[in-house]
Amino acid sequence: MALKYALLCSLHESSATGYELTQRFRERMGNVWNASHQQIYRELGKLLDAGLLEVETVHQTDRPDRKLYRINAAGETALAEWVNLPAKRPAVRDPMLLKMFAGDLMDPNAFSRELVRNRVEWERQLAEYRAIEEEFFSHPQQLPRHYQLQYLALRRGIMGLQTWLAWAGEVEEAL
Amino acid sequence: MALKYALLCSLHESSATGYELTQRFRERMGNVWNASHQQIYRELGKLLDAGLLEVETVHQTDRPDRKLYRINAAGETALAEWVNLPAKRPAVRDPMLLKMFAGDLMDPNAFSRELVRNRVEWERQLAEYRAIEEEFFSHPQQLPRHYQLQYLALRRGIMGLQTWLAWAGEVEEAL
DNA sequence: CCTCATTATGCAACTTGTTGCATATACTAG
DNA sequence: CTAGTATATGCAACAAGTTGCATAATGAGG
Repeated sequence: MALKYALLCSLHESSATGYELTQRFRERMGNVWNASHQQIYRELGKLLDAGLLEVETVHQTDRPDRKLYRINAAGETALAEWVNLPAKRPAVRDPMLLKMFAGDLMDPNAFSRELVRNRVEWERQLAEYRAIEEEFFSHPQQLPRHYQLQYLALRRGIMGLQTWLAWAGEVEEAL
Repeated sequence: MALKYALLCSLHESSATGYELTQRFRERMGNVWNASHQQIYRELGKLLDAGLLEVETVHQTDRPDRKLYRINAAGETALAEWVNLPAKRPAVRDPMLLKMFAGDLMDPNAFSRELVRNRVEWERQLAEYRAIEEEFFSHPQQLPRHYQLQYLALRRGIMGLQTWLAWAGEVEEAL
């Protein structure tokens, strides 16, 4: 059910094509929701069938036509309803942590290399989020409520990555 | 693919019934892997068919028979292979954070109540993990490698919950 | 006495997410 | 000149996860 609302949320902010939504889920919303383009295109079709979206085909000569999706009144209603329902805590399924439960079978060097790769990735992500923070949210006190909550979601992303990095430090020290 | 290895990991530690595995995924491994009993029983059947497990039916007169699953040599081999492959980072899909992207549709009181409910849950979990830490890992320096890595996975759980609580503090202060 | 929680297993239907493939053009780097 | 990246969409098959239901006995609490 929830990808549906992730798309409605994003389109509620501003209309977009499937391609643009894919990018948002990778970038600005990467911290909050992930989905592949295949999944997104499929779900957009369903939402259109369900009458929660409108679509406008923007013709292009050089590239495939863009389909610009826009949330409509029914979509807004559905979204507003969902937003005020309590959300489920997401399930945890982390294969790397899982491997640590069979640590006696693990090659220490392979694991160290994996940690380093992850650390690089976490640092890259953190730098990205920090850049968004500086660009859009340098004065969080003055933000309208809408953006204040988005800012707090971003803060969650930043704190989460800092925790991963701190944990990686503990692990490297212990090994 | 990965529930398969989660079960092999857990059975690699010690043989168990589906019921016990369900409990482990809720308790000691809750931080690392979640799965419902339905999913677990189904997957145990597949692993048995694939020849990675053995099963022994323990008769009980008062209750349904227990089926005790044990990992076999083929299972150990498969697990050892998987453990040394790099793991994928899990996808992020958090409905609560998602809602914050449509913050203008949100009832502030409903959200505050939700935050408080989550905070209570995070605190409860944290207390549980801390209890495990004290019981089993009071002298982490002296642990054999196998348990040292499990301890570090638990540390990750503790740090993750602390971060959620710190974030909740930031949110409450901001609102 | 009755209901609820615990132990213990599982099927069936459904929804969600992944993987592999396909198409088509323009621009950039080597 | 050729390979790769970016734009832009999508189908089909498959794997994984959820939800609802079913069975069956014991013990505890009201």
